[in-house]
Amino acid sequence: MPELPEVETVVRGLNNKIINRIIFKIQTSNHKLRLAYPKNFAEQLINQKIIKVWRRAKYIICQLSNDVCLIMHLGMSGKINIGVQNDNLPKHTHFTLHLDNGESLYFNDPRRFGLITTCEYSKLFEHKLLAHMGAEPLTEELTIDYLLEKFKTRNGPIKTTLMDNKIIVGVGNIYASESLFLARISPLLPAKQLTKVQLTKLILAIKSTLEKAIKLGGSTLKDYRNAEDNKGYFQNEFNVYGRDQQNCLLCNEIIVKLNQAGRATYYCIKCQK
DNA sequence: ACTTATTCCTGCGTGC
DNA sequence: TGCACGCAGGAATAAG
Repeated sequence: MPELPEVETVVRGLNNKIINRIIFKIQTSNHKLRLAYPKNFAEQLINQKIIKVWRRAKYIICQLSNDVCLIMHLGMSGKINIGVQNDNLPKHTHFTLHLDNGESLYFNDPRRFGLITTCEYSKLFEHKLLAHMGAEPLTEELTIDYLLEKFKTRNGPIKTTLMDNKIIVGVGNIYASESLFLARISPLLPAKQLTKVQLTKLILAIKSTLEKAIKLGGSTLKDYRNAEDNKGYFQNEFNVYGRDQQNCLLCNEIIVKLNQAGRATYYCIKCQK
């Protein structure tokens, strides 16, 4: 999916585009996303003003004037864009919010791993999807002590553990590989074996990788676009992701690709120990 | 309780 | 050109 930087970029775009707009009509396709739409879906949204847009993990939260939150997750291939109202919808447009300024929000998701639902604001953090989410990596929640505690029973490799949302949210397949390279830690190292020094490096690496990616508008591998239809540029800054068989930018060693828990991992066997 | 495999989908590149 | 195959930014669930 869009990982944390991409979702953050989408959220920032939505804040430019849809705040204070009123929803006057919604449309859904016949296809179900990861969850069925809630009953009373339209009633919860129609005539409501969009007050605030933010994110928790990779969930996009649109707070409405009736204290209902519209929750959207982009899955692997979800895209949101804002444009003039148009009946000629691109293939895989599953959800449309028609706004009072002649524009619409379009949710397009070919693979349908995305998710759209609603929740009352007062119950948001108890919501099944959000209740067990781990630390936000760009906040002070992510500390050495926190990771020591979470990792102490984890014998699995640090790369897959890093992608476990119950520990840290928002770090997906790209940023896990990139952060580990920056921290000079092997993706194969069991999480419980990381020293305090390595955890310090890892936390700094995660934060700086995500922050830099946000600055560059995220990564566009194939077709990621933000809400304003711009590409991201962080893919030009990858040190290891997708660079297998190429030379390490630091030591010239050949970058290795391997499979961990069904996902591709890229790393430098010389730099990362 | 942890860890891996499977599952939900479409689309694209590769190789035969 | 066509087809089979593998793989893709996620994450819940099942199974070991």
